[in-house]
Amino acid sequence: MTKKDTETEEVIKQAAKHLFFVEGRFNATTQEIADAAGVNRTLLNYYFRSRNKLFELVLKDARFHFKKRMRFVFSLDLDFRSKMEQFIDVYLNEAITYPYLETYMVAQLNQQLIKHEIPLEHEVEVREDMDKFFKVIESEMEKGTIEKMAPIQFVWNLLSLLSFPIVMKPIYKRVMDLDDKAYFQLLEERKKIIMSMIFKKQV
Amino acid sequence: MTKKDTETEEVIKQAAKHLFFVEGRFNATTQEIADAAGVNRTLLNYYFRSRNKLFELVLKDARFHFKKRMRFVFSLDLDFRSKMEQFIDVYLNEAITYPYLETYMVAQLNQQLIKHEIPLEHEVEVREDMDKFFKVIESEMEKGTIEKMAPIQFVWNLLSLLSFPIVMKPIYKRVMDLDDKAYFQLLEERKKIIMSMIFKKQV
DNA sequence: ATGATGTTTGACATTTTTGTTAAACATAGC
DNA sequence: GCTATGTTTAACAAAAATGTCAAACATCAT
Repeated sequence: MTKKDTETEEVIKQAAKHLFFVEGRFNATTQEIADAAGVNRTLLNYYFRSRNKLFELVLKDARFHFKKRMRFVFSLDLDFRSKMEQFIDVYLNEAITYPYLETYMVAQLNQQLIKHEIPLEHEVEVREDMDKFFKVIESEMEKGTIEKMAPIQFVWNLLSLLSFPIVMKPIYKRVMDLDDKAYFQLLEERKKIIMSMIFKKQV
Repeated sequence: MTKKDTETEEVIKQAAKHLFFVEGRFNATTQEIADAAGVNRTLLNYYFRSRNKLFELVLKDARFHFKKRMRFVFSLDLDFRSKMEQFIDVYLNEAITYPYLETYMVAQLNQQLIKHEIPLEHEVEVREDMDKFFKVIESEMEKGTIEKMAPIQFVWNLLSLLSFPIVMKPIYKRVMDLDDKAYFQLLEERKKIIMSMIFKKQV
């Protein structure tokens, strides 16, 4: 295995990632991916056998990335409030670099579900992680730092407030006639707003 | 023009709509659409000339629908709070029947932007609508019913809290092992939660 | 019943996209 | 320099998807 080996393979994977998750071009052709990577199209077959295998690999990577992101919130030895602050920060930055990651995963999962190709895999693991997080949330609700509700509702609140403006970026940049800097500024402002929304208002 | 004319045309459009917006199959082939509509594939060409034209038409319809949905909030002669209540109700019901509508529109718009095929069209109109809504929001902020922030942030809060659980439905149904009824129940609960989140907490 | 009109169909042509293969190429070890 | 190894390329084959067309079909007015 020479140096070039992993290089080209990686270049292709990165190009695909960019097309899918940054540009949202979910049905990019092999030619488009090859062009974006600056390599011969047949190299996709050489390294990944088929278009599908490449797709699956990139998706698997994305899943792993996302899970890592989700787990980050637990890894820190901080009080709940600071953890949430950290999480929001990490999540927003990730989402800014890969705005279409979540949409892509949902689209993929959905199509697999329709075709009844049900990918179980780390399902159990995810559920365990979520249950753990639910426990934390419930204890915070007891403490009174956050409003009482079904834990999943809290998770949805948190993730939706973060994710929506990222996914909808092209629309809102356009309609509101903003440049990237202005948009980024709005997202910065947003961090505080989200914090104040998910925590109970101090009376 | 016989009865069958508009019938088949409509059947095809509905089938396409269903594939795109309900199942999330954004890159469905003409054959798949024809099968879903229960008609011969060539009829798509007969009625819509090309696959692309059909896509454009359905997207235009979707835009119109979405705009109507957005305008609904203004059409009622109610106080702000009740208007929001109505809006949430209508939006959630719409989103339940067409969960992929927004995602589809974003994906489409994004791809058009990348290819520099910039569809201006009713842009101005949308902006005017939004400005009007911004004015209302600002006046509510003055009154103190909602927290002070950039108006777009309020809009994002409202829409994200509504839209996310719909778009992510396949993932969460799966991970949390819920059936449609249970999921619907969570969405019902959600209406109140969203209301309490976007309005200032009574002290 | 006939013909005019619009609809539906299957056969075919074209285009687009993917996958394969053999030869050319590069490079490291001998 | 030569060979063994893995990499890259272009030419080709195969498959998938779209679009066209003429003939078959249905329906309605005359």
